[in-house]
This record gives sequence, C-alpha cells and structure tokens, in this order.
Amino acid sequence: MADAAGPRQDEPIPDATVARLPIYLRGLVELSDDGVSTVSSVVLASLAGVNAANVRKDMSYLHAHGTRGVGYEVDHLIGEISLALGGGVRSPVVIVGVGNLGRALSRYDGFVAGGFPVAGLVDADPAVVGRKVAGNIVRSVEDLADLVAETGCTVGIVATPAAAAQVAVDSLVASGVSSILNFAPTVVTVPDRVDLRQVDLATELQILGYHQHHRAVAGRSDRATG
Amino acid sequence: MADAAGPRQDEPIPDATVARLPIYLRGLVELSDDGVSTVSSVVLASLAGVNAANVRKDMSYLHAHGTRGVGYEVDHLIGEISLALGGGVRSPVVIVGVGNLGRALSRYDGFVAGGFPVAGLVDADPAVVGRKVAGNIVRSVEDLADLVAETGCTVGIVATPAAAAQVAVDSLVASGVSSILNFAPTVVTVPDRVDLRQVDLATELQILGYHQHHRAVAGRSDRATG
DNA sequence: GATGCCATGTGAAATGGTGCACAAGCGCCT
DNA sequence: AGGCGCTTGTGCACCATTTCACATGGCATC
Repeated sequence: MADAAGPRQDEPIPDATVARLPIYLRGLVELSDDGVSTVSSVVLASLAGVNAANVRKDMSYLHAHGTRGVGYEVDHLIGEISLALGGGVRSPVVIVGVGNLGRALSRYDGFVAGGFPVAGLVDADPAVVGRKVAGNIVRSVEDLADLVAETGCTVGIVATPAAAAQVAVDSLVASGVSSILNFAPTVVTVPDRVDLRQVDLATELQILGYHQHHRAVAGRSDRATG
Repeated sequence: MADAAGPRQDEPIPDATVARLPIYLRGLVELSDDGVSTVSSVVLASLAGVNAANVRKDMSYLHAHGTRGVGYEVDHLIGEISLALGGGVRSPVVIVGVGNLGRALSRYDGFVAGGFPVAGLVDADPAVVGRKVAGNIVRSVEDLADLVAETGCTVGIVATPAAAAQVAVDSLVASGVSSILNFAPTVVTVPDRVDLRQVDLATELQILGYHQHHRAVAGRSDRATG
C-alpha cells in the first residue's frame, strides 16, 4: 500500500528524457484533440523529431507502458507525462525585469497554457513601477519577497539587463523561489537547492553563425581539394 | 604559405564546445574591458561556470594555445573565438512574425551586439504590415524572398504562432536562408543543408517544473524512509 | 645559468546518451 | 484454437563529452 503511491517518482529520469517530455506532451495533446486514442512509438517519434527506440526508452522511465502490437494510449501518456512534469500543479511565476523581453514574456500565452501563469511583475526602475502590463501592476523589486509570499510563486524569470541579473537572482533566491529561468546574457550562480536554466538568445544565434561559417569554409576547402 | 590560412578551420569543433564559445567570449570581453591581459583556464572556467580542464580542451580545438605557467592572452582568445564563430562577419537576420515576441526580439540589443543586426521584419497579418517596429517597416511575408535577397540575410528567426511556424520555415528556406532560430512551440523540419535551432520558452519552464516536483517527492520520500 | 613554481596540453577512464536489433507479447483473423 | 503481423521493451555496442591526473614546458627568481 505504501508501494502504490510511493516509488513511482523515486528513480530519477535522465535529463535528456525530461527535456523531451514537453515535446511529447504537445504532440500527444494534439493527437488527443484530433480524437486519436492510440499512438505507436514510431508516430510519436516522428511528431517529436526523435528516434522511435528513444521514445520507447523514455516512456519506460515514466513507467508508462504501452500495449505490444498496438501502441500507447494517448490519454494515459498525457496523464503520465503531466504527472512527471510537476503533477499537474500550476506554478505561478514572477518575472523580474519589465523591459522589452519581460513585457513579451508576460504576454506569452504558452506560459499559461503550460501551467505557469504569470503572478506578478517587478522592476527596479521607479518609472516602470505602478504601470500596468498584461493585466499586472508592476511592483518594485523591493516588494519581491512579499509578492512571492502572497502568490506562492516558486518560479522566477529573470529578464533584466546582464548587469542586474545576479542581483535579481539573489533576490529571487532570498524570496524563496526554487526554480529560475534566466534570460539575461550572463552567467549567474545559485545555491545547490535552486534549479537554474539559462536561455541565451544571442548565444543561439552565434552558434548558428559558427555552423554557417564552418559550412562556408568547408565548402571552399571542398572546391580546393575536390 | 597555403598552410597559414587554410587548415585552421578544417577539423570540426565539437558541438558542446561551440555552445560554450559565446560564453567564453562574453567573459573574455569583460576581462579585456577591465584591462586584464592574461587569463588562466581556472579563472575562465569560473567565469563560464564550467570545469577548467574543459576550458583547456575547448581552447585546444580552436588551436588557441596559451603559455604554460602563465595562461591565455585575453585579446588573442577573443580573436580566435570570434573567428571560429563566423569570422567576425556580421550576418543580418530577418524576423518572421511580429507579435509580442517578434517585437521584443526586434528590439533586443544582444543581437546587434553579437553581430546579428535585424535587417527586416515580416508578418502575414495585413494589419501589421506597413507599421514601423524598432526602426523597421514590417513587410508582407510574400516579400520575404525579396527582402532576403536585398539584404543578404542568411539567418531567419521564426516568432510566429505554432500553427504558422512550418510555413514560415518553408518560406525562409525557399528564400535561401541557411540558418533558422525557431521560437514557435512546435517541431518543424528543414532540409539537411539548413541549420535549425529551437528555443522553447514554455518547455524550459516545464523542465524546471519537473525538477521542482521531483525534489518535492524526493523530500517526502526522504521523510518517509529516513 | 640553474631551480622551483605554475599553468598548459593531453592520454585515458568514466559518464551519459543514442540507436540497433531482437526477443517477448498482444490482438486479430482464419 | 492456432498462427501471423505488429509493436513494445531492452540488452548491447557505439559515440560524444566530461573529468581526472600527470607529464611537459615556460617564466621568474636567486
């Protein structure tokens, strides 16, 4: 009986798998909306752009078993993945930094749809504090701890300039937030108990730039040697 | 003498290394601004948040040798990394989709600073076409090929809703763009010759959600078993 | 000029992830 | 009831990446 509820989530799921779960989930929800009730690993793989064996292995980590000869039950998979990805709990987020990016993020539908409603916005600039953005009044960064406490936020999004990012992160950590998504183009540090992910827009372009440049150089070299 | 210019870029740099180069570059530029002329792998590693041996191996892929007992020359490293990341060539980008996110991206300083000036914006919505956003007149998505040809864009950014993303990507590919950064929350496909990177904001939060949930479950289980 | 210190550069082991290939199992059709 | 075709679940080998550990070699000091 302790068995029934307990050991499901105990074994950790590999990071690479976790990163794919939201992709699977999107594809599955789409299938469900289309009235599809069953899906094979091959189909789900093509929807997610990965290998079919990879899908099967990922599902085995979730203990989301399918039926041999048939496939996986779509709704069941949706349930299992949702459960793994936070148990369907809606985690409100607070956005620090209401510049261009912060405003865009506060209006981004995908957050709400994904179970992460924006509970509040804060900024350090007094000129911005008090203004209403996407239905939220911007509050002072000094109210951050209060805001987090009031709304029960556990996730913080940092959309400040690079120079302010570490301070923003520290404030979030001090306020009790345990997960942080950092959009500022700088390396920030957090205590071990806090989970940090970095999204770096300029970096992504630079990586693309490398491949472009490298293709060009390789092409030239091909012509030279071939 | 053919040796001097040629074979530097021939051996491919591992993807994991390429992904770190922009991070190193940021740290190095900061050091250079502070008047620091020499840096050890240990210091650079702490700036980038990685292991020092990793830094040294990464630099060896670039043939950016340091001096034993001393470290690496900051300006030299900046030059080598910039060279690897596209040779200092400025690649203008075109943004498809001028919604909340597209507008924010078009105003994002980091792109210009990183050598990726926004050369144009396009949208499918006639209500948006013709409006001026961040100094650019929004043009129709039908003009995309012309715009790419005029400006010599090689990079496209997709900031459309999910439903329009594949069409946007196809248009970019048809227009001759060879690198695409997709912000739409959906899996898109491109020909092999085109390089695609996916940035998925909601997915990032869901990954954070997994870890948060998992920590909570592990904590409960700790109390139960310990 | 020799010696000691220090940081690089790299071989090799450990780690983590991917994909193949195949056995096992389920349902359908005869 | 039996056989067949389809799909899951997984052992295994391969590959990329990380990390350790140490030999190598330059610089400064004496």
